[in-house]
Amino acid sequence: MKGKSTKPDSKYNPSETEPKWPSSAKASAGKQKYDPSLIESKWQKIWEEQELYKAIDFDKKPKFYVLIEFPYPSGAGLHVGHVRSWSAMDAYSRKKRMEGKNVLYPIGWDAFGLPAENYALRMHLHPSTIVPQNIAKFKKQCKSLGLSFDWSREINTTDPRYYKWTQWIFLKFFEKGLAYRADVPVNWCPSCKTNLADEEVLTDGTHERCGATTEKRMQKQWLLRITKYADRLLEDLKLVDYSQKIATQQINWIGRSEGTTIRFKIKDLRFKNKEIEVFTTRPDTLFGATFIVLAPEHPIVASLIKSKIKNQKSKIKEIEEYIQKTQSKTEQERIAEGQDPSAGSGQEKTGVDTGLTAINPVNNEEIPIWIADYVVMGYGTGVIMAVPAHDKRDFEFAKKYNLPIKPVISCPNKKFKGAYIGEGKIINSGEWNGLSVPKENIKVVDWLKKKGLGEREVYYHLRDWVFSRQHYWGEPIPVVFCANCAKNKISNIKGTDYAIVPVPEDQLPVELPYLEKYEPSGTGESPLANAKDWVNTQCPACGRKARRETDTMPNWAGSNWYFLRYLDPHNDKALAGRKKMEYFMPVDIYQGGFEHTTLHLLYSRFVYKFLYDIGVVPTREPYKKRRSHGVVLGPDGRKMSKSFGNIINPDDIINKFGADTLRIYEMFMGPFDQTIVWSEESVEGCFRFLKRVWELSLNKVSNRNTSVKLLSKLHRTIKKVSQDLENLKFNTAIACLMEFIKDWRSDKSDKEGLNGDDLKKFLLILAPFAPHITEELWQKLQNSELQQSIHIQSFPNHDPILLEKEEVIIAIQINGKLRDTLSISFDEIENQQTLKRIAKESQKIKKYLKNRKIKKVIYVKGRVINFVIV
RNA sequence: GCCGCGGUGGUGGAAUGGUAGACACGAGGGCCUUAAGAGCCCUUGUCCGUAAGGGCGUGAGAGUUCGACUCUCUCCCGCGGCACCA
Repeated sequence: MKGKSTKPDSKYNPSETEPKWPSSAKASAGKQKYDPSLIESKWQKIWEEQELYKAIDFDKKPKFYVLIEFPYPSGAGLHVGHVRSWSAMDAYSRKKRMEGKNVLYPIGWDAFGLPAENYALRMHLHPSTIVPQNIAKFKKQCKSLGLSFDWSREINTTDPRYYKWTQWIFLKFFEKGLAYRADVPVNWCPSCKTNLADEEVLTDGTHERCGATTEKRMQKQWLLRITKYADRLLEDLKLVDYSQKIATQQINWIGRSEGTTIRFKIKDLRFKNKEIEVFTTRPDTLFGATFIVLAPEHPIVASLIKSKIKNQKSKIKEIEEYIQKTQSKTEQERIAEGQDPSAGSGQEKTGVDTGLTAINPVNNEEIPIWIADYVVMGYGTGVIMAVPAHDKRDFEFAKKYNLPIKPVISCPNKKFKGAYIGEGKIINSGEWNGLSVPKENIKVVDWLKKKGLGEREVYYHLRDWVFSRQHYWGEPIPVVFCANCAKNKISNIKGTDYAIVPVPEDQLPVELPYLEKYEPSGTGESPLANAKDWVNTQCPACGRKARRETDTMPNWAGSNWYFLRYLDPHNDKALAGRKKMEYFMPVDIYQGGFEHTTLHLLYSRFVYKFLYDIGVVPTREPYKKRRSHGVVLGPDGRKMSKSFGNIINPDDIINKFGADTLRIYEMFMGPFDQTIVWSEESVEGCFRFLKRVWELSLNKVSNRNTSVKLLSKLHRTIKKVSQDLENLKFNTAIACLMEFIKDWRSDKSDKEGLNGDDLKKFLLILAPFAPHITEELWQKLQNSELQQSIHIQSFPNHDPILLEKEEVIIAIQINGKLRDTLSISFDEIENQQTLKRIAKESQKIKKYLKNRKIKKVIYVKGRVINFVIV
């Protein structure tokens, strides 16, 4: 198909200011076959020269910001998954533009991070060489798709002029005490040789990118205090329109849990005055608490071992052994245990008795204190009050170690043996008896508060965000460690030999030095430590010798705020101009992968909220609306991957069918938010559709009026396409366009077919989906040489009067079952009585009505007449 | 275990409580062609029937309704997320 005809754009001269449409394209109208390779690149060039898709700062038209997740430019090139999301949002953007909006649809490159580094290592090249190459490839592919990006705003996270501001944001976090260093258990990936954020580790303990099993390690890390924003990240979901699935997942991830902290006194003298604070969401079961369980990492455990309680030596030994055992358990082992379905609610629980007892504050009962690793230090207070009668895990533990089980909530099923977790009345609980829980839980909490025994408390599942990586290819963290400043107590962090001194703003960016050898060391130290000239620096505070931080930021750092940079990509005074942010923010619709819901999406909301608090950005939330798209699987139904050999390269599809077909296909193949399996045969169907559009537009158009029937269909199509596009229902919008083509082809009422003006309307509504073919046909339709692009025309409105011109088919039912249909003109739709009479006279219906009594007749306007008979 | 989303022809999928299966693919038949390809036309949920026509059909079962893929309840299955989170 390619290269058979002479190039029609040979006469096109790009140096002329006024665009000249290729005259050869017009001359051969009617005979020319649909050949995308002859038209697509031609128009791409022209659109680019005309800067057709440029968003204007402060334009009078209302702004509309459409955002897609900017890609990591991988060596593999564009994935058909990118194409799906970007083409769909391109169609959406184009429609918004045609509706008179000042649309911002930008693109950039998220090029820092592990994938780029790993790829460069594999290719034995430097990331700084690889990245520009990959970007060039991506860019070329994007352009060959005819996406209406505003290229003048292109950004790249690895550009020092960009990451200067990524570093600047970090300094602001540091300044406000929200970036801090701490010894934390980190997820270490032995394959990538770096630590990872919790969000990057999958449930089975593997790294989401490379699949290697991660290990827990203690290491000094930078953390961002996202937990401080937990409540607002949760609360402000009310301000935005995220799809249910996304909102729910964020809510679960933040994991807010309201409960009560209750203090238990330890009875042992050595722990006199020591209290254990437990967190529970079921304070109503306090009378049923029959033991206390400490997490193995709990500080009391350590002091217990130290105290060497008299006559309890053997016990101490037992405890020490247990602690050692749990610590050596890897994450993987714990999970493996949890996957045994026969083990009740989860793992086989293990624990050890401390020999200590605590006093239940409500009834002064003495209850034993145990240590068990089913209680984790990282959540709540790291201690629980165990109520085996009403908690599955406690129940299992009590059974195993023969601890008492005391029911305090009445269970409707008297024979029930196990932990009853349902609602009921409180029993065996003194003054509380008779209260219905959870309904009257609040009374219990108030009671505890009044007596000074407990306080309301909220805990979150969300943890602070581990923000440092021991890798080369990332933004350097802009701080230095200075021994001199520590000695002189200048900005020292307690208990360290080095003061952390932030690099002053005017010295940003701290540029990433060029390193020949950048492989991860595996020792937990960043390869940047080898760049001696770079590491050894002057302290910006005291001027003495100091060391730079060698850890870099995670690959999420650059994507935290990139959508702001699009608004003002060349600003060197601020991350973006305030006025521009006020004009364009918030993002009207943000479209991206579901897998980023608790990663990038949550992170960037947090960072944005912080920027809001320090007065940098103008709105509370960055994204007004968020939607996700489904994954595109290979033809074999598996995830596309090199090892399966099932990767579809968009270039191949473009070469064979053209970009318009590829775009249409990816939008048509199924609902946007659903997973889809690639099917080459179905691609051909879309190509056929465009071919028919081409043939009909050139051959079945005249100056005569379009038949009423077809005209009515056209206007219904306009309405449907407009609505569907608005609701991101791309698949049905295209189906409807196909239907129209089918009707047009089979329209026998007038051989001349469609009137030219009506064809224009059809092309206009097809244009967002298939920009090239529609532009070509649009230009062919014009009489003069110079015409404005179809893509800056107004999106047509449907004429409600024309909608009604067609005949209406009404279903006639007997007792809700279809028995006949009735074809009437639209004018008759209101004549209920007449319609019922006609329906009754139908031969088929008569048969059913014979000798039967009509109880009721229901008429649904224009849809159904239903005879209810006995 | 908890939370969320689903279950419709041979396949991808359509259906504000109102004609289930739009649109597309595939398959079968025909036309065109020396042939192949492309294109065009017809058929295509299933069962009975030559046909007209009729029965059955949206994971299973019940319910609400004149009418249920759609709403309610119970259950089964699949996918995704979280998970010894107190």
